[in-house]
Amino acid sequence: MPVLERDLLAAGTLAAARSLLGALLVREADAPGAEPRVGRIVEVEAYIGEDDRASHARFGRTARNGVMYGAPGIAYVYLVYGMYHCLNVVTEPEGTPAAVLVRAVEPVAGVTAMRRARVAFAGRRRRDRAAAEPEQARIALAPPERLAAGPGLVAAAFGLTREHTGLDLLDPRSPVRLERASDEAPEPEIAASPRIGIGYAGEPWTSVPWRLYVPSSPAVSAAARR
DNA sequence: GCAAAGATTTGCT
DNA sequence: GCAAATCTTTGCC
Repeated sequence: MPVLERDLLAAGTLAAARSLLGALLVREADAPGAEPRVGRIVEVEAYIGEDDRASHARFGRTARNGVMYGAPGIAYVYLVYGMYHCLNVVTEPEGTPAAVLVRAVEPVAGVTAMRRARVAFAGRRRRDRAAAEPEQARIALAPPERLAAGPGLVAAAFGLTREHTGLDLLDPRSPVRLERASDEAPEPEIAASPRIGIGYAGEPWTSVPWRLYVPSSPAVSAAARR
């Protein structure tokens, strides 16, 4: 499939978030004999401007968030809670700090590679390596639709880290890309809710319905259900 | 330089 | 339903 059009992401962030739902996250095979990974985006959140007290841009431009001020379609990957990475897609024209967090993806291809990446991640996550074994056993048996059902899990299943920050997700030659859904795919049904895990932001930011998701998807994040 | 908190997930009570 | 795990980023002294 062709990559997404950049104009869709240069538009307002909420419109860009809608465009991303149903689009495909693609990661090329990263080793000889490995398979490419493809997932349908089913849950996202918008973070818009320096006024948004939930956004990393709330302190103004810093060493970490600089890419948010740049061109649309660029990846912004950061580390949260010392152990999980989160993938964002920069939106809005250059100069306006905004991005869409990819919260959940429904696997379409490369399930084996995703599962293997999740198992490897679980092993690295804890200092006490033996403590990871029960979790690894569960991942080995997990249904495919839960392998990337959360922002930290998307990054783990696709092997994304901060080093991917700055990558152009709309370059057809990029190893990690965003592609259009096939023309036969139906328009996804979209619902909205407040964003997850941003209680620190205060009103109105904790209440604005800037989390968009596909309610019929079994891959919607678990955190969002609580 | 130091302390605090975080766009999460898992596991135990 | 709550706390732990883990470490980078940021603000403040």
